[in-house]
Amino acid sequence: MNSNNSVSTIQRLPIYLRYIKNLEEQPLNISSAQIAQGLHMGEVLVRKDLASICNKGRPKVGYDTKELISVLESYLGYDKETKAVVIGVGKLGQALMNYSGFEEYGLKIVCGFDIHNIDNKVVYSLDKLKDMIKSLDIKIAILTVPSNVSQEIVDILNESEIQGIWNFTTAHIVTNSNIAIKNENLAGSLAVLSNQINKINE
Amino acid sequence: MNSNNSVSTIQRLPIYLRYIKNLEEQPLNISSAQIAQGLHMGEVLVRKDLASICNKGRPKVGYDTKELISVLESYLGYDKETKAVVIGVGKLGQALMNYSGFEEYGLKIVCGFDIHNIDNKVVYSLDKLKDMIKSLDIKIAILTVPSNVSQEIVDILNESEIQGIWNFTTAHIVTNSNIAIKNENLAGSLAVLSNQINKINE
DNA sequence: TAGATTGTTAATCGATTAACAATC
DNA sequence: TAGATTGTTAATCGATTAACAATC
Repeated sequence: MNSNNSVSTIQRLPIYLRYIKNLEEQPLNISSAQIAQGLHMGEVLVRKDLASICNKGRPKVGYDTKELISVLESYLGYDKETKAVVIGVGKLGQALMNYSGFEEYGLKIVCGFDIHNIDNKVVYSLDKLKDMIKSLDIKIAILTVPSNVSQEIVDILNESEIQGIWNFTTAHIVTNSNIAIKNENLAGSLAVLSNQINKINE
Repeated sequence: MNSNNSVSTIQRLPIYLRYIKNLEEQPLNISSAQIAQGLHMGEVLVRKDLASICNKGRPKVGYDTKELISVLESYLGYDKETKAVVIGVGKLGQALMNYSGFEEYGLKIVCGFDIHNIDNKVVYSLDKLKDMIKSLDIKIAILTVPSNVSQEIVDILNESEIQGIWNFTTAHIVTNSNIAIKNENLAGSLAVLSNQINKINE
């Protein structure tokens, strides 16, 4: 299926899916207008986003709810397991290892890597990183090390068969062109929230 | 100072700050070109972003590094403490409560609220939420409850003196116009990463 | 057929980039 | 003065919205 959608569109797809699945009485069909109203968005935007992954909407009827759910889940890969590891098992890393919520999205966190051992956690030495990525078929590395060692770790990952890095550190990291990166800018989010608060108080 | 910057600009400010503070030998002055190169960005973008919070850049010299750091920290509010609470002390909520990393950004997580008591955590009953927000002068609520009860909690917050909600749930929530919301769409981030991986593998 | 809803084409809006003028 | 670097004005690009045609 078309994987050339814009980043903005892709980020909204899980929101649509969640909205539809959370409806109390799931209707047989659902329209873009309904979704748009429920999420306070423009209905054309919803329609365009959905059109990018399926073109099964029927005029006057809407989308078959069950089919839409399954198309979304399959496009997002929620129906198959992707394995991940956490690198840097500090507080945030441990947090993400404990948090099982990503399994809903098909992401299974298999183990962690760190220079230290952590009680009650499956944590391996960084020496083993490359080998285990290969032998366990790990696709994604969740990076939660201190920012000043980020690139060091990324240099190891560059030599590995990892396919993507989910970067929770504030450091800018550089990979081979065949490794995907997604930066999770929590400091940025917080800055936006604080700024909004300041505006309201003005 | 001007708080009408675009969301994109504001999200980048913490990245600039981190980059400058992480430089090994902090130069007396720093240019937009240096920052841009270090972060793989356009230099005009950096200059415009910085111009929006200070106009102290000197042609041929650049920005006074120390002053730039202090302007950024002050604009972002890192120099004063903002109090927050975590609502919903499940795995993600506990994780964020344990994680002290936000203190660097001036955000102090004071306590949690939940329907259950949690061992070793300062967790209060939701009955006390409104009163404690007022008495402790809490500005931000970090929302990590199960998605299906999000709006319920937001209804309580709407009656409180909270100023902002950092929403880690996947639910769409609706507040009074005088409460700021920032949605943290982790599922969306993961979708973008997976999509990038798929594109590379095509 | 009439009306509702989809999908598409054109218009608008905002963010980024390019070109350039100002200044130290 | 010449050159480097800032800040600004104009051009481009992409995302969203508006208008509308297609269809059940």
